[in-house]
Amino acid sequence: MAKRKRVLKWQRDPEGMRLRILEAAKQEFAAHGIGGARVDRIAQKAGANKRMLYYHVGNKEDLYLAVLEGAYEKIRAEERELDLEHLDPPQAIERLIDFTWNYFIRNPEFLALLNTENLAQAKHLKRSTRVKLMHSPFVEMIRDVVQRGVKSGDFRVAVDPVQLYISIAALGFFYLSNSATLSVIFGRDLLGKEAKDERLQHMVGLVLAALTGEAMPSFERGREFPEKVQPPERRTA
Amino acid sequence: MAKRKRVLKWQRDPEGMRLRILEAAKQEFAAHGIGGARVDRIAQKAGANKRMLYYHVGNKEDLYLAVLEGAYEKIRAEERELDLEHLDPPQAIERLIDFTWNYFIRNPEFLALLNTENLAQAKHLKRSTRVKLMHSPFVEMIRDVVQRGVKSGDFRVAVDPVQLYISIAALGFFYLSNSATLSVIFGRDLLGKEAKDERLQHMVGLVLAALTGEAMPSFERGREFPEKVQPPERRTA
DNA sequence: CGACAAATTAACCCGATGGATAAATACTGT
DNA sequence: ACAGTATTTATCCATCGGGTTAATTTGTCG
Repeated sequence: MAKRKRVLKWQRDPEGMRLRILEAAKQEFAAHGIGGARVDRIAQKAGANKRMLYYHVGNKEDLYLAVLEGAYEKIRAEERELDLEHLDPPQAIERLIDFTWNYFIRNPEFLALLNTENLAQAKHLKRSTRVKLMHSPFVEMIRDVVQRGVKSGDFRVAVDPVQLYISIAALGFFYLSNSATLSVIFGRDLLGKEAKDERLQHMVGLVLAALTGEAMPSFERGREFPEKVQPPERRTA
Repeated sequence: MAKRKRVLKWQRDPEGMRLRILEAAKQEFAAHGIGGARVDRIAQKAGANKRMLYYHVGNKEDLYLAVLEGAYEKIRAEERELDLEHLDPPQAIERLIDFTWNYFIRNPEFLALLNTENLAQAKHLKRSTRVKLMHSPFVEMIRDVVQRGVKSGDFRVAVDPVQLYISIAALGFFYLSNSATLSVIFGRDLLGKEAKDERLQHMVGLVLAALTGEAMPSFERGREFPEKVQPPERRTA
C-alpha cells in the first residue's frame, strides 16, 4: 500500500506502475491519436522503462484498448451515480445536460479518445467484450423521464430517448471537441468561464424549450439580456 | 488540356497530378489522421511517385495543410450558394439544417479532417492565412434570419447566432462523426437511410420547436407515430 | 531536328520506432 | 539468510517512413 521507506535504486509498485502507465498512455493517445502516439513517450511520462509497458499491459494496441475501456468504465460509473428517477422531468433533463457537459469539461481526453476511436471506425470497441457490456444507463432513464414528463404535462412530446441522448451529448461534445477550430473561425474564445456558462445555458434552453414549450432565455453575446423580448402576436399559421 | 494520344511510359499532366495527389492525401489524412497517414500510401493512391508529393506540394505537413484549406474552401463555397435571405425564417432554418446535414453526409472526410485538426489544437489552421479569411457566411445570415423571425413573430427568442450555428452543426456532426462508436453502444445501425431520415427530422423538430414554440414531431422508433399525443393541461409551475 | 526545361521515376539515406531479449535488482515466504 | 520470483534496467535489432539525390523521360520552341 504505502511506499516503502528505503529508497534504493527503485521500489516495487506494480499496481501503481500499471496505473501510471495507463494514465500516461491516456494522455498520449488523447493528444496524438493512435498513429501519432509514441510508445517511448508513454514510458517516459509514466516514469517507467519501455519494457514495463509490455510487462504490465501489452503492446501498443493492447495499451490503447486498455485506455479506451478504462475511459468508458469511468464515465459509465459516474453516470450510474446520477439517478434521475427522483427529479421531476424538466429538472432531470437539465441535470443530465449539466452532468454530461461537465463530464466532458472535466475529461477532455475522453473526447479525444472517442474521436480517435471513431477515426478507426470503432474497430477496437467492436472487439472489446468489456465495453459492449457497459451500455449507458441513460437510455432507459431518459425513456422513463420522457414518459413521466408527457404524462405530467411537462413535456409536449414523446421523443425517442436515443435521439435525445445523442442530441444532448452532441451539443456539448461538438462545442468542446471542436473548440480549437471554432475559436479560430469565429475569432472568439469559447473556453472562457463566461463562454462556457453561456453555452450551458443555451443548451439547456434549447432542449427544454423543445420539450416543454417554454421559451428559452433570449440574449445575444455582447448585448446582455436585451430588455425582455416582448412576445409579438403569434403569426397566424 | 486533353490527354495526349501516344501512351509511352508516362504522360505529363502537372495540374492533374497535383489534384490526384491532393485527393489521395485527403483520403489518407481523413482515414488515418496526421500521425497515422503514410506518405507512401498517398503516392500510391495518387498513382504517383513519392517524389511527386514533394515536387508539387511539399512535405507531409504542407500536404496536410493544403488538404485542410481545400476542404474549408469547398464548404464555404457551397455555403455561399445557399442564400437564406429570401426564405421565411422557419424555412430558412430548416434549409440550413438540411444543407449542413447533407453536406456532412456527402463529405465524410471533412468531418474526419476537422476532428484531426482539433486533435492538433488547430495549430495548422491558426497559421493558415487563407482559412482565416474565409469566415462562414452563415453567422450574419443567421443573425438576419433570427431577427426577421422575431420581428415576424415566427420565433419567440433572439438567440445568439453563433450558439445556434454551433448547435445546428453539432447535432449532425456528432451523430455522423461518432456513428461508429454510437452504433456499437446502442446496438443500432445509425447510418441506414431510414435512420438518417429520422435523425434529420429529429434535428429540425428540436431546433424549430425551441425557436418557434411549435411542438416537434413526436414518435419513438418502432412504434410509429403514436396517435397524436393530445396536449394535457399545462402543469401549474 | 535538337537542345533545354519541366515532369517523372528509381534508388537510397538515416533517424525513429515498435518490439524483443538478457541481465540486474528488490521483495517474499520459509 | 536464502532461494526463487517479481519487477526493473540496459541494450539490441529489423523495419518503417519521411525526405533527398541523381538519373531518365517528355514536351516544346527555335
